[in-house]
Amino acid sequence: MSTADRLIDATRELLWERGYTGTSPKAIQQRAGAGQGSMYHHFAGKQDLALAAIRRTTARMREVAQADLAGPGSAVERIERYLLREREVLRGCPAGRLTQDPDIVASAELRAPVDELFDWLRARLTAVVAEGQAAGELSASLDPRAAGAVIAAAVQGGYVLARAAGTAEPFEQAVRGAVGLVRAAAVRGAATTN
Amino acid sequence: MSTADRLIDATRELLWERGYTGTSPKAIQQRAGAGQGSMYHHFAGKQDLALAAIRRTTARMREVAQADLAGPGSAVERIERYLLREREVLRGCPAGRLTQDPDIVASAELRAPVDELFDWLRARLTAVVAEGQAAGELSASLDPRAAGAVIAAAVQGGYVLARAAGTAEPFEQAVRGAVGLVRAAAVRGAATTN
DNA sequence: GTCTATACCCCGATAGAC
DNA sequence: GTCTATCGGGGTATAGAC
Repeated sequence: MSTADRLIDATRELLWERGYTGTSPKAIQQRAGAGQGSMYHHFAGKQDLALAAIRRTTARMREVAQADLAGPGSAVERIERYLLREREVLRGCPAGRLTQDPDIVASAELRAPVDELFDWLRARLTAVVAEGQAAGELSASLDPRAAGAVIAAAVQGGYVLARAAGTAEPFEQAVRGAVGLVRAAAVRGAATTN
Repeated sequence: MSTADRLIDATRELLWERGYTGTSPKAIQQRAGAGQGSMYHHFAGKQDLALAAIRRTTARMREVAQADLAGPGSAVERIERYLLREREVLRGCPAGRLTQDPDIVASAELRAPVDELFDWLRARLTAVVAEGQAAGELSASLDPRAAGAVIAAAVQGGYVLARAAGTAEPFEQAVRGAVGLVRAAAVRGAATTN
């Protein structure tokens, strides 16, 4: 693994744990086992390195979500697989966390990858809901865009509630609630009778 | 307004905008129009002042939520009033924001007020859902605790998605989705026929 | 109660040797 | 590519005068 890669991964971890403001070049160098000069040789500065780290993190998250949503199963099954996937709840969301950082939100460049990830996620969830409706599996009265957004929000909000509580329980309740509401919107017996 | 009060309110604003790590004593003093010595006369330090600020913020938020949830109207109407209340979406949640700050989550004292606020909120939403079920207004098949958690999470997650997008639209979609799912769980015609 | 002075360390970056 | 030295500024707090 190259020095640049170790620097990027150290930055990813620190951004996740401490955010952009709370992450210093010195801390990155120590975690990566790289010197001052080495870091500034490979990257223009803290922001440049953060950008590389954010891009890598959002790319990975997209792959994972896509595996849940594009895999086998009905629309409801795929949504439940996304909602119920195991997560390191108390560590928070590596991408959602960044949205609370004023320096990231203030920078069009740093915010862009996060924006694109969540925009893609909502669109993807919206599409799966629409597929479920087309298959007669989900009630046609749902607004697919609103349903997609609330599913993504349930996960992100679940992280917030769990970190406030210091336990994963509120997260589990929130995703269970989302699953329950989706099932309530399911057309009864659709999977077998339609 | 006393100097101590101005210091607390300046801290509340800065915690909302920049978080705990991103807020310096100097910035607080400047915003409050107070000197160095003045701040350290009234408060033991940054953490002590932050604690006072967080307590005031969470107390205010609880009052506002209580007004939505304990006011007139059916259970569904009160939940919708909570979900659809006007919010400064792009500024984020003054309390939820704090859960992303490692120094706050790491301190039992600083986390406690945030924990209590969200714990109370979920319990309050759970109670309203249960009231709706008792009144025959909401489907008895809902798990009230899970439903209460996902309603709180929809709002918190809505903030995250909106800040990522740089527009309030994802927040609006998420709360609309939550409203839609609650309505789908409403017993048809319950308000008039039961 | 509020002020200024001072302390010590970290931040983010640059310079230039090797 | 990596190292050490250096820089100007800010973070957080204490001391002691007024």
